[in-house]
Amino acid sequence: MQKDKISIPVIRRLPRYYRFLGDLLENGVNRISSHELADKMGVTASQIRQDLNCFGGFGQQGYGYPVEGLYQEIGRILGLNHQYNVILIGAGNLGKAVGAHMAFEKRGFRLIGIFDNDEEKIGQTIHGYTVMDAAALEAFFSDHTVETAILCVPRTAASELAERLYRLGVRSFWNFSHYDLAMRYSDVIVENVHLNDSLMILCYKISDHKDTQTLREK
Amino acid sequence: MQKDKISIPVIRRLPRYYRFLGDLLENGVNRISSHELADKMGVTASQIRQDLNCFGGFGQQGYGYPVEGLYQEIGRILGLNHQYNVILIGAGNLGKAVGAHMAFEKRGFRLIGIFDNDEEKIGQTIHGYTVMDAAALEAFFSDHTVETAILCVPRTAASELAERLYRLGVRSFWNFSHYDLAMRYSDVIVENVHLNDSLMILCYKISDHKDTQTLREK
DNA sequence: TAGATTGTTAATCGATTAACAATC
DNA sequence: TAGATTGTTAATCGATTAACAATC
Repeated sequence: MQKDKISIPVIRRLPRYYRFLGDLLENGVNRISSHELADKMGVTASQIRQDLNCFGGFGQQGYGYPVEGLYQEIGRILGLNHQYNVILIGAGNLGKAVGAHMAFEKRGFRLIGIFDNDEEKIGQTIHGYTVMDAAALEAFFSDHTVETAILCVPRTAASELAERLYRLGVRSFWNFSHYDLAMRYSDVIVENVHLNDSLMILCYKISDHKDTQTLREK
Repeated sequence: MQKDKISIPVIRRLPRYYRFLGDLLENGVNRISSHELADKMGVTASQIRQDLNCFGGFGQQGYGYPVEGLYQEIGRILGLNHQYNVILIGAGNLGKAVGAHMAFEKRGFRLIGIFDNDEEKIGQTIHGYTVMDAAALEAFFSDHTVETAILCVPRTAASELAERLYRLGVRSFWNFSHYDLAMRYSDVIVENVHLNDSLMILCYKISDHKDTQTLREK
C-alpha cells in the first residue's frame, strides 16, 4: 500500500534496487536485510529502510525483506506491468540503438512503429520494424493509440516535431534530442537522456580529479 | 577563480547552462540577467546566482552576466578544453551510435579506437574508425595513452572487461552497460548512462500521472 | 526467550529559496 | 543620481542519517 507521494530522489533509486533484487533472485537468495543490501549497493541501510517504507512495510522484524516480493512490488510501483504503445522517431545511429533496445525490452512499453523523414532510411528494416515515412504520422495515428514518443532526431527538428506529436495526442516523451522539451505544456511528461551532458560531467569529474591530484603533489 | 569544492548538484546543472548560453550566443545576445535566464530555463534566479557564484563573481551589478564570458568559463570549469584519449568497446547498435557521437563531438575527448570481440564486427568501419579485435587491447595500449573507456558491452562482459582495462591504466569510464561498475576501486571515475533505468522512470511518471488523474475523476 | 532487524521518529546535513545591502 | 541587478547572508525546505522502541 503506497503512502502519500513518493519523492523523485526515491523513484530514481528504484530501478537500481530493482536491478540488485533481480540479481539476488537469479542467485536464489530468498531474503535480505537492509544492511546486507546496503553493503552490496554502497548506500546506507537507513536509506534503504526509509525508501522501502514509502510504499508500506514490506519487511519483517528480525528477518529482513523477501527478495521476490520486494522485486515484484518495485516493478509494480514503477508501472512495469503496463504496456504503453510507443513510437520511435529518427532512425539514425542512436535511433537504431534505442529501437533495438525497445524491441527487446518488454517491460512497460510496446514499440509499434519507427519513423524517419530521410528517403534513405524509409523502408529499411530495424529489428523487424520497417521504417515509415514521418509524413505519414497523422495517418498512422488514425488507427493506432500512441502513448509515448521516443525522439532521436536532431536538435533543430525536435521542437516542431514535439508540437506535432502533442497535437496528435502524445503526452509523454523519451527525449534523446539535444533540446529542452521541458514544460511548454503542463500536461506533458518528459524523461531526458542527454548524452552530451553526461559526457561533459564525465569530463568535469576527470579534470577535477586531476586538479586535486596536482594540488596534493605540490 | 574557483571557490572550494563545487557540489555535484551544481555540476550536473552546468551542461544545461552551457547549452542555453550557447544558444544565446548564437542569437547574438551579449548579456543576460539572472532573472531573464531563470525564466528561459524554468529555474529560480536565486539558484542561478548561487550556482554561478561557486566559481567567482562573474556578473556585474545593475547589468547582468556577459554571455560569452560565462559560456567560456563554464566550458573551462567542465574541462572541455582538454583532449582526453578515449576508446570505445562494443560496436553493437549502441556502440555505433555512441561512436558516431564521439567522432563528431570534439569537446574534451578524442576517440582513438573502437574494439569488439565479435568476428563479424572486427574490420567494419564506423565513422572512419576500423573496429579492432578486443584481444589486441594490450598491444594497442603499448603505444597509446588511453585516459577513458566507453563500455557498450553486455552486462555479463562488463565486469571482467573493466578489470582488464583498469590493469592497463584506464581510470575513467563512460558506462552504458547494464552493470554497476561502481566503486570497486576508489580511484576510478564512472559516469553511468543506464537507459533501462531511465525508461523505467518514464514508465513510473506515466503510470503515476494516470493514477493521479483517475483519483481526481473519482 | 534472546537476538535480529524492521518501522519510524528525531537529529543532522545539505540544497534551495528569499531577502537585502553592496555596487555598477 | 536613480534604477537595476549582483553577491552573499539568512531562512526554509527537503533529504539523508542516526537512534531506538516495536516486534518477529
